[in-house]
Amino acid sequence: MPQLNGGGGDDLGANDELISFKDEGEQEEKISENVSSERDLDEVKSSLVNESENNSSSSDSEQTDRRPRPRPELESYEKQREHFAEALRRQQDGGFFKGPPYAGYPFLMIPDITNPYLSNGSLSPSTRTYLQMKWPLLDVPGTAALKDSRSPTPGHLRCFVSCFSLFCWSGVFSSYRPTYKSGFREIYQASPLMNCRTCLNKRVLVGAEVKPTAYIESNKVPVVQHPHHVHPLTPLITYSNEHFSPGTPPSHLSPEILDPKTGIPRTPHPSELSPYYPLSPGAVGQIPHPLGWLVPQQGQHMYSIPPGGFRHPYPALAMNASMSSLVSSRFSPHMVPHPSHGLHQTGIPHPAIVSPAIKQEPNGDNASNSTHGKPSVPVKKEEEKKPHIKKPLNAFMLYMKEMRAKVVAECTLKESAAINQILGRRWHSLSREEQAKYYELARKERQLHSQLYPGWSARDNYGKRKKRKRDNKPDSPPESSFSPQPKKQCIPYLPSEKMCDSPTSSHGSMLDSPATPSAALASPAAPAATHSEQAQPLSLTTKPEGRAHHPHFPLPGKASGSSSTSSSSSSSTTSHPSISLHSQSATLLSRPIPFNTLPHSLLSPSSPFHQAALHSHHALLQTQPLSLVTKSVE
DNA sequence: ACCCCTTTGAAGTCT
DNA sequence: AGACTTCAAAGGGGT
Repeated sequence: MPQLNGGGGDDLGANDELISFKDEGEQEEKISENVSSERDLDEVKSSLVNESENNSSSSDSEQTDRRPRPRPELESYEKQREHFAEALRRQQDGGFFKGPPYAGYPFLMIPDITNPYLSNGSLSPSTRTYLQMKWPLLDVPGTAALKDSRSPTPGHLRCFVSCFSLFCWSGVFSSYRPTYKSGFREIYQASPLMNCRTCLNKRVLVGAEVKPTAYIESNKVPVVQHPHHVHPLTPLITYSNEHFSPGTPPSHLSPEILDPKTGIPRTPHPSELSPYYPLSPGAVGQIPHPLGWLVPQQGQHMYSIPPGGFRHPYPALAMNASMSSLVSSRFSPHMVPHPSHGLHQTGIPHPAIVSPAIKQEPNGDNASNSTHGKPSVPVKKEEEKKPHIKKPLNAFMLYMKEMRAKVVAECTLKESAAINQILGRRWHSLSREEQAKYYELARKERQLHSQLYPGWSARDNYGKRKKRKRDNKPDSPPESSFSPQPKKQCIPYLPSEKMCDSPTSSHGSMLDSPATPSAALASPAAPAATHSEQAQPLSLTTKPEGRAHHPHFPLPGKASGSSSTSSSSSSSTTSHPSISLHSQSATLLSRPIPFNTLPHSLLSPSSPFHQAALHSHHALLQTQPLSLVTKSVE
């Protein structure tokens, strides 16, 4: 049984993400000394990575002490979401917090960062100290947060606050460290949510649930505001289907818009508030990401919080909260009757819609110049009119969005290709339940997408991109003959990968050529290990017999509308794409794992990787096929 | 400025 | 039906 996890098993899976807070306290001293020191930050990051890496090798007692529960971020997510929803409802009538679309944003990084604090809502003394030191501005009596008579119950409050207080942190952060280079300041300038004192106070109240370090450590990672740092689950949390309505935001929330030209904050004109994204018709809907709501890029501003609370923007769609949140967060209901593309009734363009003129073809005129000679004017016009509706994100993409920031923060890597490699391996190392969350979310996204854009087809986006030559995947001559386009060496992509998460071979070329068996064998990679033990429910286990259909794993069905997660009936097992052997996963899976090439820390018996690798290794020794990695499923 | 890289998954096309 | 292709995100690197 691939640790369907009740408790302990999962720990291992998330082990590499655990952080020693005791050690962090030490680092924290460094930080207080040189808060803005890049070098120190690097040290901190480095240390953190080491810590997380060494976690597995630390003493058991220590682990039990600080080991939070397995991935509580996802497990507690549902509860938090419920709490948050309730908190939203309670705040609906005049609460200062109207459930802004980004309310759930804080979940974004909480997952991996706050686990230790989310265990039971309590905060260990050391942690308190830690927080106080780290966030002097936050060191205010927690009771202040309770002054608000409208405050929900502590439990709700905790959740509620944690949902949106990240903005406040950021405000604090901005004040605390005004030299922060990332987009932090911009977004906060654009979002005076930061000015909410209550928010600040409450943040303290929920200090136990947050780990501000991450925001400091991730100096280069604007965890909060970056569009791609949204927690994939955010869409399910952020919006209440009952609380959203267009309108003028409360005065204290009125966005301070940065002048696109001057960059100087200015008071937004009322006309700019209603259509929060006062984009030209050709520019509407260019928000690329759910977090685009948060990211006040030029010409687009964060969702303002309407005074009347939030109202379901799409009454026509009978959706549950999750669905509506997805709507609000990602998809534009432009299919739902409304004036302009990419803008729903609220005038808010949706991330899923990208104006061809902006995103795809910055210049409408250039379209005719594009390589593929489709200069036909009508076509061009049509494209201009037709907003680019992006594909719904799949589970992995959602996961990537969430985890990228973390990986970037942990590693020195910056190149997305390398990050994605790590993410891919982490994805495989996720437990079944963890992946299930993303699959479920992705399924909802697809479902919602299909509802919002009934006529949309993935085909519509074909050719929108520049043609990527799909090199040698189909006809890749197994390193025998010439390689017309030698693939870029992956070695540089994974310079410090050992620090991050996914061990690779000593020479680092783990993905040199997944298609070539020899290369795969020559460059055994962690993935093989990680997936094996975790028994990738969908991607790596073999279709056949051994495959258990976890209720949380809606086997991707052809029908986009197949909403029932229980579609995991055995009939559809063969349809999973990743089961096909051509997938790299299969290749990776077949790789033996030379332990001598692995970082020592990962070879620790307690290391999840070690165990996974061991299992995989044994499996391979037994020359069993892919299904081998799948421990018998109940 | 634009494409590549790199990942997984979904959905399309092609054979 | 199965194999293959394209696109979704991301952002540094290369041309």
